[in-house]
Amino acid sequence: MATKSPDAQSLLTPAEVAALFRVDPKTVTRWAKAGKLTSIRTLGGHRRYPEDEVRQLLAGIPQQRS
Amino acid sequence: MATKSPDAQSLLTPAEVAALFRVDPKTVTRWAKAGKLTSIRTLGGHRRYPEDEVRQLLAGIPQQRS
DNA sequence: CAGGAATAGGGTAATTTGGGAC
DNA sequence: TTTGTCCAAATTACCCTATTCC
Repeated sequence: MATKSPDAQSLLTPAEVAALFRVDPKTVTRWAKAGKLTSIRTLGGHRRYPEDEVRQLLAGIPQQRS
Repeated sequence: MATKSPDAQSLLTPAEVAALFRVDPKTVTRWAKAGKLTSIRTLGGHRRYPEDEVRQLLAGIPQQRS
């Protein structure tokens, strides 16, 4: 194939996010359920998390909190 | 160098769809087999996926709550 | 036609989901 | 209030070879 979209890797797996935050994948799932993390689901039901959002959270940027 | 049209991206290859969903190309094939994705087959048996459908799935999956 | 890269297919291991409880 | 771990089931990832695509 020739047409390669510039946007390739922008989603992270639960294990990736969990490793980044040093928590269990289960905890990441809870964050997604609580609406603290934007989650995109695969057709099989697994979640994928935007890398941009995770990076912001990792950097300590409060989203909208007093 | 493959001949690519400037604005004729109607079908995506398994690798493209896999990159968009951050999954394995094999997984995309399973989605097609399961009927979750509309698949167009080439004469040789390779699958091709409509970009419109893929993008809609990426952005508009019915959000499932616990 | 030849060649490199990608894809299909099957099978097995690893990960993820979901809920409830401590 | 939040996090980690238990369970069972489903989904996904990686291994291989042959075929197809450009």
